[in-house]
Amino acid sequence: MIFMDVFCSICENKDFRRVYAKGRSFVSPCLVTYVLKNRSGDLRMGITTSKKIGNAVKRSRSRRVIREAFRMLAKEVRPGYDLIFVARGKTPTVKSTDVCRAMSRQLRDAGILR
RNA sequence: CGAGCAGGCUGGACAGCUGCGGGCAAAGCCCGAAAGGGCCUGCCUGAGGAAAGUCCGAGCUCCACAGGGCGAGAAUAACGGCUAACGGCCGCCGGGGGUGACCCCAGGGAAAGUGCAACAGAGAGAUACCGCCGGGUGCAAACCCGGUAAGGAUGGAAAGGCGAGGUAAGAGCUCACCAGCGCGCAGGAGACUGCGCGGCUCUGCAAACCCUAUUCGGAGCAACACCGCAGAGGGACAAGAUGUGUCGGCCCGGCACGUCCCGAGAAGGUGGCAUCGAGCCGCGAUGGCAACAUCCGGCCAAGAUAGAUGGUUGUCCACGACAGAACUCGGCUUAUAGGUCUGGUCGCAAA
RNA sequence: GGCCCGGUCGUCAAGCGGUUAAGACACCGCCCUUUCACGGCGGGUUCACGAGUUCGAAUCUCGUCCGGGUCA
Repeated sequence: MIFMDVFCSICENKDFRRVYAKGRSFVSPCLVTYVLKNRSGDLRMGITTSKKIGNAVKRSRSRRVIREAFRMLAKEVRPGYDLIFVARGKTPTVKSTDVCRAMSRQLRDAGILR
């Protein structure tokens, strides 16, 4: 089961498959990030919380934490990329500042931070 | 004080900053020919007791507002009531458990029929292995014939239980009590209970098939309705009777549609849908043991469409369990840290 | 969101309520062989979990937990 969230544009399932197949990935215990340059020039973002995370409460919690972390970093990110954040098992038990730290490190490794 | 029982309520709080969904308002700005859309600002509002499982019952929508016959299937099961309805709830009867408060029960029918009861055991509605008693043969051990089912052994279950009389030994063979069956009387709305009499009886399993009584049309908001976009090419059959679809199976009957095959393309949006209702609240009043009903007063409370309640800081405490609406209600079941209130019970101590 | 199926050793699976739950492949131990393979012998199953019906449940009934399928 896949959930998506919109920041600047929508993500559909074909976009998810494209980013998974062609994008670069960065891994940490509470977050996995996929990055792929797109043609539209917009910044697009999607979140995946699989059923492995837990029940509906834990999946919602993971989505909120990731969305808040991205909201704090969004102005630092250069546009023109599709980003997908995948929640992991520790995500629902962790603070959004921790997710934010992991996310900024991964985006810096990807080289798309201003 | 300790232990335990039943029922109800609650399900972290406050403040600052910063974010999200919905609604309303009006000033400004942007896009547009207009209708309108977007941004910004302010105000209001924003998950649960189980939102869960999808186990029942309904509303709503479409198929014919649900038709006749046959067949099949499913569900329920003491009795009386409540409810829109229910497999739910309340009361009560019967049975079981607990010292008790109280709890549990799919609780119709086994003399309508069929079937099963492995192993053990002589025998599982049919009998005699060891016994007991009488008679016969035999020196004896033992054997044969007959009676009997009290005792032993096996089993979950052994032909009503137990005691007395009776007898060759025994047996409801006779009697008292208890259990079961039938009849009568009394009480009760009824299930049933109590009393009396009679004959002397019959295992268990129907969550085995089945029988009896009652109920049940199907599908489900991904139902369905409307709008828009795209595509509509080729072939065969038929020209009032067939075919197809639908009424979960068949027949009758009804309704709708020309039908079928091959091929190509497709994109979604709006309503349904958000409270005006079998609605919620009240230590309200009346009736009722209660479930509940009637009346009175007050209230209008999420509505997304990849899916909204978050983050962070500080203070406090019991350090926060189970867990997130997706068409809507009434129940049931399952998960659940604690806190709190009310009413009974048992034990100990005191008065 | 709705509606349907299923759960038996590691895997594939049989199993009319009644013995110690058949088999096959795999695994482990022993024997055979100089060694391996083949062959022979032996071993291992809370019948997903919890209740109930029954004398007795893998089987029948109910409830949980998993795993599938299907509907735009």
